[in-house]
Amino acid sequence: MKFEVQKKEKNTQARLGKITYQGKTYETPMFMPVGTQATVKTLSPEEVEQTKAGIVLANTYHLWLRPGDEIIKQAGGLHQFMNYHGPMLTDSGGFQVFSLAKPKDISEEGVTFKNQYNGDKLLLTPEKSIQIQENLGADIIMSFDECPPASASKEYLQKSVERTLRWAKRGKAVFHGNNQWLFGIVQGGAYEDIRKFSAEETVKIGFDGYSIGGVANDHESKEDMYKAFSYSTKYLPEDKIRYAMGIGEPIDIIEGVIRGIDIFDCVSPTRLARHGHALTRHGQINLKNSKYKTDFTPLDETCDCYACKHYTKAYIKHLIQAEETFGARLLSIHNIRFLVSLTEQIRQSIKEDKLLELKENFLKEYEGRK
RNA sequence: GGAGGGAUAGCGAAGUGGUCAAACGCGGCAGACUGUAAAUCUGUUCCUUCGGGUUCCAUGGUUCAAAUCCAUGUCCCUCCA
Repeated sequence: MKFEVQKKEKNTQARLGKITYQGKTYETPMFMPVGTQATVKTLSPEEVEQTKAGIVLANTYHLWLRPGDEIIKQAGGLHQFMNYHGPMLTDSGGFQVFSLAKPKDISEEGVTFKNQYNGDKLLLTPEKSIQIQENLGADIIMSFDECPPASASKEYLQKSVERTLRWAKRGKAVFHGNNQWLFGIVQGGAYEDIRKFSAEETVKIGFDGYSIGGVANDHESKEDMYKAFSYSTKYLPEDKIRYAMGIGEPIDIIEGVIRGIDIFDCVSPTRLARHGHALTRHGQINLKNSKYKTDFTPLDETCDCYACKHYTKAYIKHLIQAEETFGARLLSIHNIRFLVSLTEQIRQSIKEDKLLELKENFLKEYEGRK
């Protein structure tokens, strides 16, 4: 597996990159759909591939608890287990530190969780996280980090970043590096000095790529999110992948790319789909709204996805309202394809040094109708 | 022909004298969702010019006060002949 930057956009920090993996190449900027429990919810691997999404993300925490990383190892690894043969990335469980553990459960050793299925106390450590991810066998794995809320005090953020650095070192120390990449994670809220410190110290440890964490997790402002991007990428090496964790609103992807980010992942296209929403050129629409009852046009006239080629809003609305799973599936296909297609347009605009124009045109259409 | 039970908002169903414009569920109408404890959660759902107005099968009655008690009628259900 190899990454190289092919071109830098003239007017922004955007980069066009190329990942080479098992003889195939994948271009960045790229969007990754999320398959937490070894499946992109409602979709088969073939359907995921049809959206032209390059990488799929899975989760250490969830797969550790169920079915267990040892079982997945026995099955021949995550790719074999779920019959997905493209590149895969696993999160470290760091986000679950934020979403599941109470602050008091975080110690220097690791994080104590309550097993959500049976209530058992569990201790996830940086070493354990790496070991699980090695068993899962994803291509890119994450260091175990603490992901503090954006509302955390500056003092807390500084201490948290220092601990995340110690955890990153511990994780790297037990990492074998057999056909896997290990990424370090930059934290620090919207503070430039903390982001700088976090980025520089993480780079000193040395990783195959760098993630930007702690964004979009606490209703912080867009402005703060974009600061977090800028203050992180500014201090990261040019020749390594930068990954904005959990980011996936169309505008945030564009703003991220402008600030030098290469890959994004987000649950939103699949979650929105299950909740009846579609992303379209003209903004996000709620298929549950009665106005779509007799709308016999596709979700997005210009979209080339399976759902748009064969089905109407009225039909998909009916499926959603009738709680038929096919509706969530069609919307998931569409929403993922929409974001992947956005990254395709972004890459083209980087080639032409027209990213800012793309942003302007996209926003005009996307927010124009609101 | 005889005996009994029932009629409550779009539907189902609580409520058996005041705290009832009426619980709750469904349906309807909206909203939220960014490294998935999320096919979930939240709001709203008689009318209103937001002062109030008109409701619990219908009509009449009792009472300071009725969805709730009484009378009659209408319709529905169950059982017995």
